[in-house]
Amino acid sequence: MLDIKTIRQNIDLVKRALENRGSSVELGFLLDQDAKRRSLIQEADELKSKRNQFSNRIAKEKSSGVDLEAEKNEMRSMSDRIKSIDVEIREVEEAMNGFIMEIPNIPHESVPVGRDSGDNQIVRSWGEKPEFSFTPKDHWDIGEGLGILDFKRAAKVTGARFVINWGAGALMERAIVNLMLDVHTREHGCREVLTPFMVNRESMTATGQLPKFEEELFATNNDYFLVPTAEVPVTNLYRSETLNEEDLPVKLVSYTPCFRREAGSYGKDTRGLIRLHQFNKVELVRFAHPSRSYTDLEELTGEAEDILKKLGLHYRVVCLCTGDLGFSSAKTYDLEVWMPAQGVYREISSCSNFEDFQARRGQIRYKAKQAKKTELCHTLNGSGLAVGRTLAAVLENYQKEDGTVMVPEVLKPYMKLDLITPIS
RNA sequence: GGAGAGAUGGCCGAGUGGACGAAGGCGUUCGCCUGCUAAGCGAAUGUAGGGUCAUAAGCUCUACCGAGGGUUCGAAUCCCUCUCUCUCCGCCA
Repeated sequence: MLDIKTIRQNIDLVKRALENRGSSVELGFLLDQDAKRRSLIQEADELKSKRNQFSNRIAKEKSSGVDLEAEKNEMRSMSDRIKSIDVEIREVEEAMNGFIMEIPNIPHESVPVGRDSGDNQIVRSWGEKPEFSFTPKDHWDIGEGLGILDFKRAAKVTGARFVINWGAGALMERAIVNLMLDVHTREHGCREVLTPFMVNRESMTATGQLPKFEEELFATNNDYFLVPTAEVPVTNLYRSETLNEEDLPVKLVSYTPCFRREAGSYGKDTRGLIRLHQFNKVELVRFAHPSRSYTDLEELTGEAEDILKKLGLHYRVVCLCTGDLGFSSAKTYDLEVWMPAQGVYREISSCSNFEDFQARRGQIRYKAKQAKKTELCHTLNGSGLAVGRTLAAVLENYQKEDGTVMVPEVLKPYMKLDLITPIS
């Protein structure tokens, strides 16, 4: 959520930013409501002030027996007037709020201007494409061939876009989760947190999934939502709280399954582990000081990259352009891992700085020891990494001609296994 | 699921219709004192939204005692609804 004051005072900047995003928002309505709101508040506050003065007078003169019936009558009608103005104020605020909630974040000045993913900027890449003396298979073929991935039974038990991991498939999924959590806690200084996998409406609103993207979410019959990413429960840990400035940045890491409706992606990535309704993810979240949140973004991206390096997977880092940026984000780096079977790079992590966009919705603040005022934190997060896609990348990049899959060096201690064969 | 108790500032805790943004204590900050530390003394110490204004400071007004409504000239205090927490019983991984 943007600040109404920012919008009011930097109207041209906001307009240009939204145009760059390809978002057409008519701000005139908002400014009208804003002016109306302020004049109503003025009127109501004046009346309230009068009412308070009068109440004080009654309290003082109560014992003197002075008859104030006429004034009381006047106050009665004034109170009614106040009530009706307050109702009006609330209506205006609701209208404004509903409007502001639909306005995306302003991209950072370093973000390339562009229309869609074609205009994204490749920042760097690491490692090299593995060479195969045979035609590499898709991860779903490898997984089903080894009997470790089972899409058919998942469809029977639940439905399309789910998977069942058997044996070494389950073991490797678990090993990847543990590797990521261990690296981020022990080497990157993150604190691990395990949260509920369902959250309430307020939490979804603070991080920006609601009200605009409800059709992307699974909801329960008591108005809880299954988390689409750990970003939601973890960022909301400090909702309505004030952190100490010296504790920033707060670095957290959290494993959760993620649940997504994937509405509107019919026919896209229908096979394999790429686009499921439920997948595992280890998420990095930071609460940062505004003055250095872009340094934090670089660090956090590096921490996610570290996992790919340890796994020996070739990847590249892409800076999303204004047109491809997520709703709440001011700047995003995607990490794209090389998938040899399809010969494409697939997003495996998305690292974003939301600046104070989420913090304003969630009232997440910090305060310096000497400072009088509290300020909004900046919030950041990034996948570190998406586990299912990591498993897919390992299967494809480490496959052998006979259909078996070598276990990456770094996973061996976790799996106590060198090679995945049909019987493992 | 049944029965009861509760929700007040960073924390503890008083307050049952007016002088209460809220006693007292703890904590924190600043100052004094002090071989050092501790203790002691003094002062300050919530958030948000308006107005003035330079998007400053200051001044000023308003709102906020779990949330939302109601009664009243006036509500932390009385009434209603909801949410959450705790205790006991039952059930359960």
